[in-house]
Amino acid sequence: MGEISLDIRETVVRLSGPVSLMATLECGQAFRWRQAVFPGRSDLPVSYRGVIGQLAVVVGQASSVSDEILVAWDASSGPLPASPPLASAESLTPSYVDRLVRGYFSDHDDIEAIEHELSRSGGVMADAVAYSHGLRILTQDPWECLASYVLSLNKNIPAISRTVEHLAACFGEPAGMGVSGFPSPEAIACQEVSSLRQSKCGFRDKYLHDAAEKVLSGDVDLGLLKSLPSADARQELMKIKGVGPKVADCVLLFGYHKLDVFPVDVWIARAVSRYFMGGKALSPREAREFGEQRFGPLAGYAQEYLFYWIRNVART
DNA sequence: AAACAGGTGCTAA
DNA sequence: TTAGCACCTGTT
Repeated sequence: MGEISLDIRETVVRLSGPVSLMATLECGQAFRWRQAVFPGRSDLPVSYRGVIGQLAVVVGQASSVSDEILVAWDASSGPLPASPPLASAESLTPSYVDRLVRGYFSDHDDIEAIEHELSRSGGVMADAVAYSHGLRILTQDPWECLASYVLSLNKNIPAISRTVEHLAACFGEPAGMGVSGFPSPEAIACQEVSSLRQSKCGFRDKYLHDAAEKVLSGDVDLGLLKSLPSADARQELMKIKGVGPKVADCVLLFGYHKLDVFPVDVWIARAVSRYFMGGKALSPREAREFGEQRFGPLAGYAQEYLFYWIRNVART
């Protein structure tokens, strides 16, 4: 019967531009965020609990779009192997959390400029951008992102979330606030494939295991991908079983912040066909090439605005 | 109850 | 290059 020790601390992170936690955390790019009450601040509108890297946090904001994020975390949580690296458990300071949160929310993106540029042509993009005001493409941990999107194959978002949550609970390390971080490649690779299947992975068990093994062995060097052009990085990721163009592009966009990729799933294929091709059916490859060419270095943001729009507003 | 879900691997033209 | 099919498992 261990006593639970809690040392909840709080800080305010100021970003260089607007953020909407709702749009950013509910648009479907990350799988571990849930609505929650901010500790001691039930007056805040909407807050979310989740895990950034290997640190559990609650994030909130005073209005639906603002430049500031309130962050709470448990300073008594164990030593963290996270990046950015910690010198010791005592380094779990406000300035560390500030850096972690700003990196995760991609503080270097000029959101105002991106929104302005993509709205300029009017039409559906202007509507979609307005609807998603303050949405930020996150910069997630590449390995967690890779594993999560391998698990997404032929699943809906709630099912993906449950699987990711379950894997963290089974094989991850404590991240504070009673939850665990996403398990390392080592922790996955040392599991039997059958045990992964039992952990809600289904037929993706062998794919997840293959991803962990290739990352662990360096066969796919996740650190190297950062410096590769998107097309080359995509080919590298596709060496993993269960990683095709869609999964690879999601990892490049949400894990490596390569904003020139345009991941195409059924929803985006539908959106491109409907809004840009007069209803003409497109192959996924054609839709991807269209998006990359049309939106260039902002293709990733364009994709996310369209995705959030067509799923929540123009569903039929 | 049967189909569907943020795709991909495999095989065959 | 492209088409057709199977695939764990929880929802609708």
